[in-house]
Amino acid sequence: MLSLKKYLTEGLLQFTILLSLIGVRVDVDTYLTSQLPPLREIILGPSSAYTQTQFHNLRNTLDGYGIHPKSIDLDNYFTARRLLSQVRALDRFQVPTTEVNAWLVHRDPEGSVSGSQPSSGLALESSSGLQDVTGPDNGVRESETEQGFSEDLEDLGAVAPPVSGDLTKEDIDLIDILWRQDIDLGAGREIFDYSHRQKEQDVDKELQDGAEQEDTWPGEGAEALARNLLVDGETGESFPAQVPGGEDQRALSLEECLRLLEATCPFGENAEFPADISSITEAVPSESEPPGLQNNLLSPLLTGTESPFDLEQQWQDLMSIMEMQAMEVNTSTSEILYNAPPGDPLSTNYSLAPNTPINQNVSLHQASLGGCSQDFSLFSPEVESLPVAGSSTLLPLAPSNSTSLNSTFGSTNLAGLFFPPQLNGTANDTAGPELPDPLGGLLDEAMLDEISLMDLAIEEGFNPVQASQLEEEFDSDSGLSLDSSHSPSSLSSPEGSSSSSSSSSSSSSSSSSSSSASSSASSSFSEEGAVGYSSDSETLDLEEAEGAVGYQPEYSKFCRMSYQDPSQLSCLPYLEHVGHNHTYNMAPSALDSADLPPPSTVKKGSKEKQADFLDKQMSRDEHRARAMKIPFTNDKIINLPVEEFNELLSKYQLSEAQLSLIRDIRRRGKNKMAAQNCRKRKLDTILNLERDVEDLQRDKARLLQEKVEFLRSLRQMKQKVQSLYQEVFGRLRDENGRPYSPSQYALQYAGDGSVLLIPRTLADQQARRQERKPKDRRK
DNA sequence: CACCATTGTCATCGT
DNA sequence: ATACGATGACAATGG
Repeated sequence: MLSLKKYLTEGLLQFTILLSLIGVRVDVDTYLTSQLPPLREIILGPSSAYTQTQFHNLRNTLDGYGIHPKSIDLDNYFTARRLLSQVRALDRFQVPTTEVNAWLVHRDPEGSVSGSQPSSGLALESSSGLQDVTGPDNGVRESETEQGFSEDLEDLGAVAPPVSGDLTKEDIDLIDILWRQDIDLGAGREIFDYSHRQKEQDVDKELQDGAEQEDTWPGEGAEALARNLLVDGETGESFPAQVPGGEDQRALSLEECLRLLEATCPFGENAEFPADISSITEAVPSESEPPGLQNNLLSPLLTGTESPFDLEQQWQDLMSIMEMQAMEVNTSTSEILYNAPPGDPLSTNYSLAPNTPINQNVSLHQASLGGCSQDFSLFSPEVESLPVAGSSTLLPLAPSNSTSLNSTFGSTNLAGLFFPPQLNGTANDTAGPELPDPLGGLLDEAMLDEISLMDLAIEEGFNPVQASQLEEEFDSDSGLSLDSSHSPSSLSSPEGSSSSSSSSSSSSSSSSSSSSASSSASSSFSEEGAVGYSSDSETLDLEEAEGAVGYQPEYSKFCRMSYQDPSQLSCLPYLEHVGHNHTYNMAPSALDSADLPPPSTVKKGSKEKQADFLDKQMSRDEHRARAMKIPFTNDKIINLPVEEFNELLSKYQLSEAQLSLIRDIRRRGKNKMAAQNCRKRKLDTILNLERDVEDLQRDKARLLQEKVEFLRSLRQMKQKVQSLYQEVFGRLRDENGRPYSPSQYALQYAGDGSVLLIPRTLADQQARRQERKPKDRRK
């Protein structure tokens, strides 16, 4: 456990440091929450070259770069990860069969409402008023509430038994509208059945007209274009490949409507309708005729009310989509998603893969992002205008309260929708009024946080485009400022083969050496010598191999060399009194070079040169050893295990100076190898980090894409929920058979899955209260 | 001569 | 307490 923590911490720190060195500013948390593979790798160690890193290393690192280890939060990471996966799984979410219970709540002053409510007990008390939903923080709330809302509706629709209800003309109109909405939203194809194709085509034709007006697409016939662009009529966005999906969506929406109607059969009766909705606090346009209602509901999302994900978010999404195309990093899913012909920018950007479970329909995305669409040069003015126009046409239906719509949606709680009531925890059941959604919390914490992090990351110059570029260059040359990193790699290349093995071997060797030393197991020090990086071993071996021959110390040289070593100073006087001992094991050539004064032997020029060469090959410690007449090789001194080393020393009667020198030689020699190992390890670490950076960038790109997909699907679900809400609400009738005014009443999901019709004021209050919660929690 | 990379060495810390 | 490895810092060296 401890080691794992260490690895994690160090790896992340090092990685962060490297990134900072490279010039990429990285939010560690972001990567923690988004990069699993690298993280795991770091934790497990394979990629961490600092397997033997010491604590002081960490300390130094921290000191040097001011990175706080606390920034690493595994729990958050895993939690976010899990939650995200859950959220992403919403598409395949299995809606549990539930009972639909609806209660009509009369608009009583205050407390009376609660009395009329079922066991679920809505938290009307908590209501603080949703009036000003337009506030800056609306975005988050809105998204949360919308999610819950959509979820509930989804459940409702799925649960409701299919019934062939008799649709009135009005209903059909509504359905058509819903169809279009679905198309715009890019609802998943697989979701829909093809039963209503015929009808859809009619609608498509209408849309085609609008689509054809738009600019022509490069490389594709006008016909094909018209066909493909059908969907965009309302939103002004074009999805070349999405048409089929759009049809499907329509079909689906219709079916859903039918089911919903069926489920809510008892419409006229006492305003009671069965619905499995957790909490619909608002989302009902204040005033509106049937057609207008939907528009109003949708308009918030389509236009600019998508505040939860601000402009930058939108930007990100779009950019990520584009970059995804550019990058081949895409996973299989991504590839599936983007199978549009690369040539056409629009087509590529907005094409929907027919088979993708999650709709990649960018147009939908943009539709919801209307507010930010202006920022995109990519979109032709026409395209931009289209969505607005479409929404505007619909808007008239519920002109009075665009804000009310926003507020209502903003306050809605998604949590209950996405997860079955039982999953929502006890809080929901008991604290109905407060409508605390576990899911909402989850979404809030995980998804939104991630999103915000992503935004932040992009904000800080790590934009998707760059990432994509980097991605492209990964194989050849990383666009990252890794020039430096590359150079090291090239530098290390000579050792390349050894570097990778060295890291592993070094660690193993060190461990083995230590173990052997401690256990005194190693009988052959030569092995240990081979273990290290020591290049000296070769020279030493050579020297040793040359055999022991008489050796004449050259004092002048010794003196020069020994002055560095304090221990030598003391020994110098001693040396003067020592006679030449030719029995030392020293290389004869070396002896010659050292012993023979150049002037004395003019005729041995070549030999002398060789001697000089060999002499130069000798390390300073070797010279010192020779000067001190150490009876064994430095290699032995350095590499012999402690026990053998001591044994060796005991065999000879060595002076204090000699012993001191020997110990220094051993110390220096070991340290020398250690330094070499350390440097190599450093290099390996850098290389590994470099690779990790690349991996992380790849992962980031992938996660961005996933995020885009998720957001897209989320929007789709929101749209559906809105539509369904409208449908249900529009069909509610009071005792007198009159429809309820959206401005005065709203549907609300209870924690137990029931749906209540409550006065809007209460709904707003509740919604507002809910909105406040997550915020507080975050702080 | 300045600059840079490499290498050796020392001091220090942790095991 | 000792030996040892790891590593930052410094210096020597060579290009």
